[in-house]
Amino acid sequence: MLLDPLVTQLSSSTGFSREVDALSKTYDPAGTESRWQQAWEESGAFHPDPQASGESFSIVIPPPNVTGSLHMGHAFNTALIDTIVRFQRLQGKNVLCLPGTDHASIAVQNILEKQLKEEGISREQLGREAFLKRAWQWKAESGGKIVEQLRRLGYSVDWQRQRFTLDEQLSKAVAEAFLRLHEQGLIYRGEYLVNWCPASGSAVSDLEVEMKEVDGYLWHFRYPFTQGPALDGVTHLEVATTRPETMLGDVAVAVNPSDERYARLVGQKLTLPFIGREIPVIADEHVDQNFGTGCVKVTPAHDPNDFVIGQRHDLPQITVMHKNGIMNKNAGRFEGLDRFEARKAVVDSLEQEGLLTKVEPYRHSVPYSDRGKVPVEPLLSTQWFVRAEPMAARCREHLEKDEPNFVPERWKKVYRDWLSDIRDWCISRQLWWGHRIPAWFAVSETGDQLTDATPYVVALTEDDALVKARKKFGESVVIQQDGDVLDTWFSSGLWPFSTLGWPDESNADLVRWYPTSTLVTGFDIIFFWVARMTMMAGAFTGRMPFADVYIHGLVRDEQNRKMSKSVGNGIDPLLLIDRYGTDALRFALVREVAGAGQDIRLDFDRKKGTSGTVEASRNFANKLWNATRFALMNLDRDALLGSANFNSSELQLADRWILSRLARVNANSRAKYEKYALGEAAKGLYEFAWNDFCDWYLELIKARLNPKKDVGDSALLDQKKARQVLIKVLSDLLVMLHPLMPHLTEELWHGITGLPENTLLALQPWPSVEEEHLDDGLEESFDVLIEAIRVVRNLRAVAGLKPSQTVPVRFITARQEMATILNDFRGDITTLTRASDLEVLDPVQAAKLSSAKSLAGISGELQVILPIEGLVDLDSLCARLEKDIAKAEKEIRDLSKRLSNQNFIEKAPAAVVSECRSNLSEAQSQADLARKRLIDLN
RNA sequence: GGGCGAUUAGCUCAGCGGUAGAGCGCCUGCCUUACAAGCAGGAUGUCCCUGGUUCGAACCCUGGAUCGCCCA
Repeated sequence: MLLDPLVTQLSSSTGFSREVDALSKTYDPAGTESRWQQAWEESGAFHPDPQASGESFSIVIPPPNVTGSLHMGHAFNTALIDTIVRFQRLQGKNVLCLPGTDHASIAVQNILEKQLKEEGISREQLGREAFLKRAWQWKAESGGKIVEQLRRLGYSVDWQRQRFTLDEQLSKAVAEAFLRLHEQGLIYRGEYLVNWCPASGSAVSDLEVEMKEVDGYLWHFRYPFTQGPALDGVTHLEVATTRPETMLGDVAVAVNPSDERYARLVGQKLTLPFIGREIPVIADEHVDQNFGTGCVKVTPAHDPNDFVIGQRHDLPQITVMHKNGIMNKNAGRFEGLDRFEARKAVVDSLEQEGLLTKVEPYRHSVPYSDRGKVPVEPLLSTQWFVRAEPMAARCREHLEKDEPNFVPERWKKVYRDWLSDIRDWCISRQLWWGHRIPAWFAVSETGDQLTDATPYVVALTEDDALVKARKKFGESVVIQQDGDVLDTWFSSGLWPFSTLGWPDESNADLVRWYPTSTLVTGFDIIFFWVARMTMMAGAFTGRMPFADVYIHGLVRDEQNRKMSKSVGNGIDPLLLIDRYGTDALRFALVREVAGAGQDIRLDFDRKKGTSGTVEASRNFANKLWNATRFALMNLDRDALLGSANFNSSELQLADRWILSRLARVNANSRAKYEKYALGEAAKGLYEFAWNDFCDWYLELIKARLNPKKDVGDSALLDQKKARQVLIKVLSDLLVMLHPLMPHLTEELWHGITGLPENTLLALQPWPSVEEEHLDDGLEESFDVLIEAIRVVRNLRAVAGLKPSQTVPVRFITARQEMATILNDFRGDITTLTRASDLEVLDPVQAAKLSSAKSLAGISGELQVILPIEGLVDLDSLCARLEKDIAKAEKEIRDLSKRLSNQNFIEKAPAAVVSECRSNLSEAQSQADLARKRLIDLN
């Protein structure tokens, strides 16, 4: 394995600093990332032993479709999961993150059928066995693509435990699950109206149907009374529909029982045009009197509402089309036409016979098949169903105890509501690629024909089935397995435990890691997947399959559109990885997710292939790279080795300050990670690293790290302390950032520790929070310092001084405590303001020295003077002072107003009132000072 | 029809009772020996509207607007 330059440098023990100097000035992620991905995998670091010590933590990843290729949704989900999982590993837990893929029945079948179509054969011609052989071959060749792409994200999953829903063991679990549910009466077979997808030639579940608003027509037409006109001369009833072709299957016309217009006609017979069938006028509560004419044609075999009406009134169900959408013999003269051709033909015929009364444009919802992208046809068909209510009821009970616990909480309601009004789940699919339904029909019982009435047995294997069948139907029984497969989500529902060895309850992985700790997924599959998993888990394990469910949003494109294949607006994560690095992409995605559960919009310039958001993260990676490079230039072996034991008395204020900040960010980021506030953890660490550590601490210790020659022992001790603190803070920071930017931190951590490659940062303990370093007072003082330096820098900028120019700096303040702080930080201020000399004075002392034309600025009760007459542009100086005055005066107005309000004084907390008073007096003295300077100048 | 979310600086978003924040972009200086993928300084807001609660509202409550999503 080739070593990266940084690590190479460190493996040579001499001439250390000089060699590091030769390091590149910018971080180049490409080599580093692939090298660590390989090192991690080879190390087995993410292949946990169930017998090992440590609290269990486990996540099973949402298995992507084998047909898929990496899109931003995967990258986002992966970034979140891997951040959580790596964080938990740093907590010393025994962590399993289990990967795998889903067999995606319909998607795979679509791909293969397309291939077959090009070859001019149908799957029926090819035959089931040959078709499946091809499917497996396809899976072997193309099914691994997504897995390879996931590796590029630095996913710390256990690849040795990788699963596929059609694996032998997982297939066993599916059969077992089916058998048990069937035994409990939770799976049944029956003829119902299902959503038929003519494109894939299969039933689909309610969830796989998407309602789309489309422009269509509402056709109004008449059905004549069979017996001729009624007493008052009414000759017909008028109905309206958006699907006129279904009229061929009509079995009644329904009116609302309280509709006075039609009450007397209920019970009369109508003649169905073209077919000649006599159909009754019936009364049903379901009918909306105000819609159309108030008369509804009833087609139980082709409409879900009508199906229910038909059951209530014991009406026949007449199916008028085949499953491929072609009209059947019940359609009379329209037989053989496609459903949309038939629509046109029926309308034409109605018109010719003078029955068509009106055609109006009408916008309505049409059910579309998710996969097939064609309108779904409600069709009567015999299918297998899961009786969902008992399973859902169990989930609702668990939910009372927050099992699972939803993050953010609002999704809990979405989940509960769906479970509270659940419909049975059609699980059979008329496809070949998938888990074949473990039911065998005793075809010999129905004259060697498989009919809807053929009895069956359910068993784990064909042998078992035969035994069962013989017992039930006699020795000569002939059995035949159901040709259908199960909905892919059926097997996905078992994922959290089938992947861990279920139904073998004693499997070590299952014992150790089930129930899993957390599920991380998008809100779009709460019903499809999350609820199915909890239902299945409740039924088979008696427990909820995960303690927490962390629901995240979707990644949207730069125009806030959902990314989709058909729109072609996806942003390729690999493109961004190539350009900015995996860590940058991951950090960007996590950092953007601060408001948990919200969709994130990723900015992206399609022409250039750039993203400002990701670029900012890349810049952060580079910042860390350079901070580490700086550290390496200034460290020696002694500082690198051995843990520093800090004796407060030997530390400078800056050291104590950064250690205090470190302790704070440690506690804070840990708490944020812990509660899935990953974006906030990322932001907090970013700010600490860039602002506190790089901008202030590193700048403050530069002089100490490079003492002049011939200095005494104290300066050398000081240098040593700075080195120790530097390395402590940097290495802790790298650990804390590791979940977010695993490759970079692994690389840099090895750089500063010099440890061999088989000792991984990924497995280090999270640094303990050193509370003894927390120092609120010091941090506040530091804020004063920062403000003082800011004022000086501002003045220097106003005066247009070159960075190399050193000038005297005078601070004037009447507040003793402020003077003390400034004196304490004297050395640091001198460095950071490039002061030639520095004086801290009280106003009395200052009055004597005051030189009118010098540069002056004011902040709060601090006056800053740069005595550099002649160098100064008086106009810009006056402008600045006037600005200060205006600002202070506005503040005085606002604060006075508040303080003059008696209610405020009485009711607001004392601390708020006193803060207000001190702010007022500060503003007043600031205004006074500024006015005085202005007068002096003029 | 029911529900959920969003609306804050030019852009992307934090903040969720105590004087408005970050990143990007913009303006002005700087190749100041880790970093120009950088440093220093600066400008920028009826916090969607409307009432109300409160000493005090971007934040809590009423009502509404706009955009987006889910369910029927």
